[in-house]
Amino acid sequence: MNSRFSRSVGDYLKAIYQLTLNGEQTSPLNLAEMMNVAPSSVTSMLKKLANQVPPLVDYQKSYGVTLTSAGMQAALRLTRRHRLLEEFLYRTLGYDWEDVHAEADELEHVISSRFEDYLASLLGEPEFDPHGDPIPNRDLAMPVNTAIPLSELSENVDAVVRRVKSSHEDLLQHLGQQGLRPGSQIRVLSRNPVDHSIQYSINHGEITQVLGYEVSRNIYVEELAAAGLRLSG
Amino acid sequence: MNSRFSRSVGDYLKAIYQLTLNGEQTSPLNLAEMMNVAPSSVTSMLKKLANQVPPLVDYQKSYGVTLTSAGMQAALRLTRRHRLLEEFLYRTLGYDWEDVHAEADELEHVISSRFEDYLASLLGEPEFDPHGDPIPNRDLAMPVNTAIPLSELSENVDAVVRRVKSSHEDLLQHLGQQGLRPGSQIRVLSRNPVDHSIQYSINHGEITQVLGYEVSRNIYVEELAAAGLRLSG
DNA sequence: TTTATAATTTAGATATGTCTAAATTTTTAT
DNA sequence: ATAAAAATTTAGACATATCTAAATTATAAA
Repeated sequence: MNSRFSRSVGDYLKAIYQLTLNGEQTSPLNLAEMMNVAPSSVTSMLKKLANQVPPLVDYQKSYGVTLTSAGMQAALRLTRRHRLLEEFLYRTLGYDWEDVHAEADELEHVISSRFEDYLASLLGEPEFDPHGDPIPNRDLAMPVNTAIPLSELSENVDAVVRRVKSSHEDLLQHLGQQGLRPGSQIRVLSRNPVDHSIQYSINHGEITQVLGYEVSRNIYVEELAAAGLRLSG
Repeated sequence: MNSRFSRSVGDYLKAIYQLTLNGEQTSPLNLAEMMNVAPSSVTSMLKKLANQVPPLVDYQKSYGVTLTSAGMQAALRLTRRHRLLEEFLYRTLGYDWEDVHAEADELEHVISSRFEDYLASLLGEPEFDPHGDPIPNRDLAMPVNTAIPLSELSENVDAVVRRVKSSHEDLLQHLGQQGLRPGSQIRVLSRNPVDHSIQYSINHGEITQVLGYEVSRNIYVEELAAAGLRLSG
C-alpha cells in the first residue's frame, strides 16, 4: 500500500513535524511560511487533519498545532522514505548531494511499503542520508547522533563532519566542492570574535576556508578522539 | 524537469498510445473502458488535450482520436520511464515480475529526466523490461523484436520466450512459477484442434502444461534456430 | 483598559478531474 | 428511409486544495 495520504496532507504533516521538533507547538503562520501557501489554506487543512479518524493533529484555537501519534507516525514514515530515497539517489544513481532533496520530495509520496523495504535492504539499512540526517529505522526509531555544532567546536581540534543541515542547493554544492561533507575531517583554525565566523581547513588541507556563524551552527561534527573512542568501545 | 503533464493527462496519453498501436484511431468509449472512467470524463479530457499548445491529440467528432507527434512523444517518454522502472524494480530491488507494473505506474509520473537517464545508465541501457516489452531508447526509438506469437509456433520446435504480454498479476505469477518468462526455452508438444489450446514444456522439462489460445497469442517466441542465427550473424 | 497591530478564520472564487443524468448524434437494422 | 440501439456530448454537481478579501480574534503597546 502507498501512503494513504494525499501529497498535500503528507507535506503538511512533514512541515508540522519539522516545526515541532523542539517539543513545542507551531502556528498556522509558521506553517504557511514553510509550506509557501496562504494562511487561510493552512486553516482549512488543519481542520481537515484534525477531523480525520484517527486525528492527525491536535489543533485548538489560540493554542497551536502538534502532531498526534498517528500524525507523528505518518511524518516519520515519510521522513524515512525521503531519506532512504536520498541515500539511494546519491549512492546508487550517482546524484550530486545538492540534487537529491527535490527528487526525493516527489518520490516519497508515491513509493509503496514494499519499495521502502526493498530499498532499505538494497542499501544495507542505512542510518544516515547523504547530508548526515538520521533515517528512522523500520520501527520508525531515530538513530542517535552525538555530534555537536561546528560553531561550538574548540579551535585546533580535529573532528569529523557528521551532518550538514541545509536545504539550499547552492550552499550544499559549494560546501561539497570544498570537500565539506559527512565523513570529512575538519579543524577550526580561528574564530572571528565579532561575527563568530570561522576559519577552517578540510582533511588536513592547506586551503583555509571561511564559514558564517549561521551556517556553522547547522554543521554537526564529532571530535576525532570521541569518534575513535566510540569506534573502539 | 518532471513530466510537464498531470498524472491524469499522462494516463490518457498512454491509453491512447496503447489503443492506437495498430495504426487506427480509437474512440471515447474504448478509452473510457481502458481508463476505468465514465465516457463523459473522456470527452472533457479529450477537449483539453486537443486544446493544449501544442495539441496532444487529434480529435474530431465521429472520426476518432489519435495522438499528435507531441502526444506520441509524451506517451513514449512515459512508456520508457515505466519500463525502465519495471526493469529496475525487478532486477535491482528484487520485485516479483507480477508486481512491477503497479509500482511503475505510480513512479513514472514523478521521476525527472535526470532520474530516467541515471537509471538507464545503472541498468546498462536495457532494451526490454521483465515482461519482454521493448523500452524506447533515449531518442524514443523502439527496439525491434522479431518474435512470433506462441499460438503460431510449429509443434516440436524449440523456441525462446521473448515476451509475455499480460497485465493480469495472477496469470503472470502463475506463468512465472512454471518458469515461463522471457529467456526460457519452450516447445509446443501438441495443439487442441477445437479450442486451439496448447500443450507445452519449458526448458526441456518433463512437466507438460496447458495454455489457452488467447493467452498463447500474447506470448511471443523466437525459434531457437533463428535466435542462434541472429546471435552469430 | 483601550487601541493598534498581528494572527487567524470565514466566505466565496478558481482549477482539476471526476461523476450522474439527460440530450444529442451516429450507427445499425429493419 | 425510418426506428431502435449505441455512442457521444452537454449540463450541472462534487471533492481537493488552493487563492483573495473581508471579518474576527488575540496580542502588544500606550
